[in-house]
Amino acid sequence: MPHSQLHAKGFVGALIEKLLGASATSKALPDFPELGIELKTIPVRPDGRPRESTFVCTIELADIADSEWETSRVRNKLAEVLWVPIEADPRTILPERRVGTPFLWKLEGAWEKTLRADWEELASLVGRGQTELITAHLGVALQVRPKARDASARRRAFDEDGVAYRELPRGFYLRSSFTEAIIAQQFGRRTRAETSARRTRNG
DNA sequence: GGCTGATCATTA
DNA sequence: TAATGATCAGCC
Repeated sequence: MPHSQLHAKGFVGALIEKLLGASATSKALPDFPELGIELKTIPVRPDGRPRESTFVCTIELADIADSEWETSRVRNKLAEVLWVPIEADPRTILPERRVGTPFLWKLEGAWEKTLRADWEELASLVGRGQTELITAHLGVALQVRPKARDASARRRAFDEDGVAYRELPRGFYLRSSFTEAIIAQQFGRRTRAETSARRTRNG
């Protein structure tokens, strides 16, 4: 066990992977390559809403310019996901947190349409070597945020002219509004956005 | 309270 | 260093 919860980021996710026998840990592949299924634990509040966004993968630096959504790492990772909700009140110590009902989810229909639109917008910026212009404000459901040891970390990258430079490593994340909708659909509940819209309509 | 940018652990 | 697993923390 980690010594404190501050140092336990990722511990529960890695634990569940080990328990379920995931084989592609630490690789740019779904956790269960033979099944094409990715395992994601998701921290939830008592009402089932996600507490945090969900990390998807790092950004494909060199090849994103001429890659397509169909073969992107984002789509490959999220094609089919086993979501495992985990009770995640920071005041509850790890051994006392409960595991919710896991469920399988496929990236299809409106889910895919939404992510694809975001990905194409973001990927075109990355492909032009303009990752420094990207902020987490972009993207309806998929966003790009730092993914590094700290703010001083840099990795080798190339701009649109092929000139090497060093940049802050970043990754793709799913906004919690998106995963909230996934969970709401699975368990037959309205999202907060839908509930407030309904309240407004009914005056 | 939500969101963005920063940060922590582990493995290869 | 860069991939994986994520959550923390402070500004709005």
